[in-house]
Amino acid sequence: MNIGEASERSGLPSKTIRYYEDIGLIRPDRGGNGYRDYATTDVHKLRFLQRSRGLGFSVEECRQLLALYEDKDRASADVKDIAQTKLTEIDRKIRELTELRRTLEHLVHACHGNDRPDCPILEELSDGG
Amino acid sequence: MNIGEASERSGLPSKTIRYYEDIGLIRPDRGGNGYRDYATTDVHKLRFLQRSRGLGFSVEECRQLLALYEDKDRASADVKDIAQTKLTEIDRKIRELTELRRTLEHLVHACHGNDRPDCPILEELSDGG
DNA sequence: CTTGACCTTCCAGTCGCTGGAAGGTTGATA
DNA sequence: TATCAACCTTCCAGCGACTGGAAGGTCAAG
Repeated sequence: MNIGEASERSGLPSKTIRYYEDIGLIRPDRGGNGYRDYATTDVHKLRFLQRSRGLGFSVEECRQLLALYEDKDRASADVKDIAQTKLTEIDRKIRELTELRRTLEHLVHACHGNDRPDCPILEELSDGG
Repeated sequence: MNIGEASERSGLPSKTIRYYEDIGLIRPDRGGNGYRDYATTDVHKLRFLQRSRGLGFSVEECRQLLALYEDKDRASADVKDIAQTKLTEIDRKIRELTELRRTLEHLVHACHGNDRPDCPILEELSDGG
């Protein structure tokens, strides 16, 4: 199938699919007209990429996952390690964002939101805390 | 003072400070030797930038905040609007990450982590859920 | 007078795409 | 058969927010 259909079926934009080929994640066949020709297995890989990217894995991690995915003989403990590491990262991100949220909310509530120029948000930002 | 000291005092790398000058956020004087010469007010602005960036404001938002910061006559409601918008974004990010976290945790727990190649993480990623 | 730490500019790279230009191919319709 | 839109191709540039490095000027200490 052409890239357009592969795009529809995988949920990835054509541009992204070509980019994934550029960086060596997939290698579709080429037709006599020069068009890329995607097999069903390619679509599976693309969908795999779409989902794992959406789950927050970096492209490099996706490359590892894809290698594991393609080489069924490898240990699933590898995959678990990657996912576990990612889980820790996500926890950290959530913590930081929650902290930021708290600070910001405090600032928003403290700021009158009227026309007076003595805004606590700006004071806090410049004073350092 | 030279850029190194401004860097130390503001907590921003020299590279970043030059970059901020490139994009017009600050305009330090120049000494006869061509070196940048930062005043104390410049350091305040840099520190302001360092903090507001750290709080998740984009550089463009920081530019607005900096304008408000420098022009004390402007309404603090503007600042509140920016912060409020940012708050909504942060909430969305936290929601998405929490969702992702839940999915990943489920996957990690479902995957045995032993040497067997039938890893549920990979299956879920390729099947689509 | 040399050393080394600082400073300068400029160019390139990061990540993961995304947009656009310029042109070839295909399939349907008039 | 002409033509037209909708595909497809490659290549180049840009996003945000820096970061790294090369090549060279300046300054203070010993």
